[in-house]
Amino acid sequence: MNHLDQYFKSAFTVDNVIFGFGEGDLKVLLIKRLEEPFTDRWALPGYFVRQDENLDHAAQRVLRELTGLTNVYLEQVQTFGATDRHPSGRVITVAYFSLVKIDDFALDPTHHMSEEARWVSVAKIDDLPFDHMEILKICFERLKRRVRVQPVGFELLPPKFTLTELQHLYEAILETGLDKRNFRKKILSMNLLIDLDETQEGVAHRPARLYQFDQEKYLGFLKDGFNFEVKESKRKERIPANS
Amino acid sequence: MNHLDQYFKSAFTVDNVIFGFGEGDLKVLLIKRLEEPFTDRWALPGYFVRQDENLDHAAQRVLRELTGLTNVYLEQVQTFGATDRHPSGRVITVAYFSLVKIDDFALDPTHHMSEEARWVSVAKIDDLPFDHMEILKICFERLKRRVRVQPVGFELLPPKFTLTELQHLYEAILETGLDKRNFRKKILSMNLLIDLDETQEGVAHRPARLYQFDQEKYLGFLKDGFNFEVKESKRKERIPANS
DNA sequence: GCAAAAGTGTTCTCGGTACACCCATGC
DNA sequence: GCATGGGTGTACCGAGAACACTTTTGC
Repeated sequence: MNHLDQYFKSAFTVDNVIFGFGEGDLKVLLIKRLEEPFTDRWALPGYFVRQDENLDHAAQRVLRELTGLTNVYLEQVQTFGATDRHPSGRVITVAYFSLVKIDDFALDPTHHMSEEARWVSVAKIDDLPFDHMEILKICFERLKRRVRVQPVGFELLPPKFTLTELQHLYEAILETGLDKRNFRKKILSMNLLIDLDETQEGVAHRPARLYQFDQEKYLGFLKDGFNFEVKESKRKERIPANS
Repeated sequence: MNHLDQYFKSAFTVDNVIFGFGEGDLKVLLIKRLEEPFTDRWALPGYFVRQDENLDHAAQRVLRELTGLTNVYLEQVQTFGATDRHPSGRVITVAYFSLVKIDDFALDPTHHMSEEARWVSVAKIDDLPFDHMEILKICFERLKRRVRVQPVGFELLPPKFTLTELQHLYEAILETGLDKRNFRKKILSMNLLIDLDETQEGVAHRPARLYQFDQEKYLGFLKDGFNFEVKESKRKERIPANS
């Protein structure tokens, strides 16, 4: 095995792209780096994979250690291996992505390795170290494709939500405006939502009905997929991406 | 950087899943291994990535060295990193996939590192070393999804082909039967094919018209995608998966 | 003339799209 | 009473799906 020794000199890392939705905006979780290189820069939460650790496990562990998030379903997206992507040597990274409800995770910066973790609007991120901008871009594209084919709201919205909130989520991900009536007709025709017969309180307009996802139907759609043919709404009824 | 030394002890490889279509069957390119472990077993063409080599480049090089195939467009699919997947140490592998015309590549076993390379029907493969069965499965699933969303025939069929050959390709990939009239209507309505005004010769039945792909339209569909809603044909007109 | 595959049209249904007005609440 | 977002219905169109018979060739 000695002629193979030359190959056993590389390292690999995992980088996590965690999407959340809040204040009408699609956000991603960033940390402030404590280590060289790029100390004190905001970056995707990622770190080295241990020798005896499977990739999926490493992604979970690293995310927990850097941000405090646990029990997050992480999905592998793509591997980035340009020779010059890491200044410390040959390091390839496996990118993972996930969708979470921001409210579920109180970020506790004292109990983990990064100085700080923060949700940042995807639209406002324009500078990240390493090749993290490219990783983010690829993951965002994956999310855009995903939203047309599988329900994603359950992961991103609170347990009870209004149809308008759900529509705003779709608009934020697809970066487009949708027709309100057609959106509602389509979503309701799937029988995916349960009408809770409750309404919002304390809003300065007609209160909206609250819905939750039908868990069983949801899992079915996750497995089999659907076709959410959403075309950008034409003419004047466009709803801006932020609410 | 010394505390990071523990991480720089891994190796990574690329494995290529090359699909071709011939004799009515979907096939994949395998090689006979010359090296430990699994010497003399048939496996996916893969090898170690060099320290100073980008992943995509490594996939190209390894494929060329093991099978003689050059100028193949390879697309990254997924990375496999179970700790026990390679007996020689921690080796993660990046899987690549490609679609080629079998006839374009005369496999020349004397000019490369593997003893032998061979096209094998996907349906007949049931035992491969390492985690290559899983890698093959994942790539086949990707191909199935791909065929519904982008044209794939151009890569897999000879320059001139009949509509029935194209239908058989779709049936082999989707593992289903399709309705002849609906398939033709759909394909022809895309304006993707050019009718060459030629016919087959020497066949013991009515000769079929020959078509080729419209290069320009094809690239457009590759870029923008389409929606090939093909539902399994019901009732008696089912065409078996092999022609 | 017979086997074998090529080729061809219509009807029905369903889902997507465009589009404008009234309703309930807080202040 | 006014500002703010919530909520609703219809007509049109296009694409998918089901389905059976005639045509052309080699032998």
